[in-house]
Amino acid sequence: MRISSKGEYGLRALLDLAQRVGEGPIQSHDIHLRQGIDENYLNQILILLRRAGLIESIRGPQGGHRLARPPSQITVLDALLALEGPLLTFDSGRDALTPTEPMDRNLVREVWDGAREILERYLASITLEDLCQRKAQRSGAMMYYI
Amino acid sequence: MRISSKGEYGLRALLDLAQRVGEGPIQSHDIHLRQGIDENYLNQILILLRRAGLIESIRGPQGGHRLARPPSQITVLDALLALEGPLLTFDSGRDALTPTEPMDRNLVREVWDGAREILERYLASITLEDLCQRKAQRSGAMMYYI
DNA sequence: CGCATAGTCGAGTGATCCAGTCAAGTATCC
DNA sequence: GGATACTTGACTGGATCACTCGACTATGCG
Repeated sequence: MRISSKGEYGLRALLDLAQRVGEGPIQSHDIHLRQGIDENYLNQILILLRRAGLIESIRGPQGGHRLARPPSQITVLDALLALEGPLLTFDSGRDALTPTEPMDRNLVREVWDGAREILERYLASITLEDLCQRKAQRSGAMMYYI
Repeated sequence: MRISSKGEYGLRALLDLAQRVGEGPIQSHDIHLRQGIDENYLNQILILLRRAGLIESIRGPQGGHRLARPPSQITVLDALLALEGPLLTFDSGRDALTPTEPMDRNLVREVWDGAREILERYLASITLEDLCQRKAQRSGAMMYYI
């Protein structure tokens, strides 16, 4: 069970935008240069984020992308749902129709459901703002205060 | 991000064994009949469980499988690790070597690590015994007490 | 208006993984 | 020794991943 690189790349792209709120639209090329994410692949990911309403894209020269909401109102869960679809799904193979022992199957499902709920609660508790603060705090030793 | 059917089937097989502790070895064919899991596929899954030390297999006629430990000492996490390998891994695509912005990557990783820890703690808190009890309780209305 | 810039979209690809199938092998008990 | 039962490995079609590529479209500037 793994988190795809789409999830990592997408979240990093959002973090990149969150750290530059107010600087006007950020071009995907710049994100590519800073984050080292393949540019074409990044573009696909940005489309997913736009369709989910997390970012806005401005076309044409001097265009780019920016967060659709302030960083405090975008959670990691928002990003992962947009990029990877629902968490912890169980397609349960081809025998999904056999009616044998539905009891045991339901038990297993309840465990999965509980796991998903716990995971979603955790991911929904982390916003882009939190992550930016965490980053700023970590390089705090090098920061200058006025 | 999904849990494969291997995880569901394997856990159901373990539950099947847990409900028949003390009845001697249970044959994979019987599990197949009760749970409706493809017999050949089930055999592969049982091998995984045996290699992980969760069950023991007895060969020959009247052979079969049984739990290697009491149901109270086998957790859902044990089963999932045996069947699906480590939870919530992030292989992060082919660019894993580019040294750009390791900070953001680490931030994302920490979120993932936190998620995994939370998930593992939850799954490790549920034993086969818990699930059997839950099942017995649910059909409690139909039970006879001596 | 025309052109370069920049973002959008969809098709395609090799690699890997799933879920299952199949065939052959091996151990055990009667 | 033979039937039973579990083991093992190879294989397959389909799906998904992580891109790659090429064409399309919208925008702003001269």
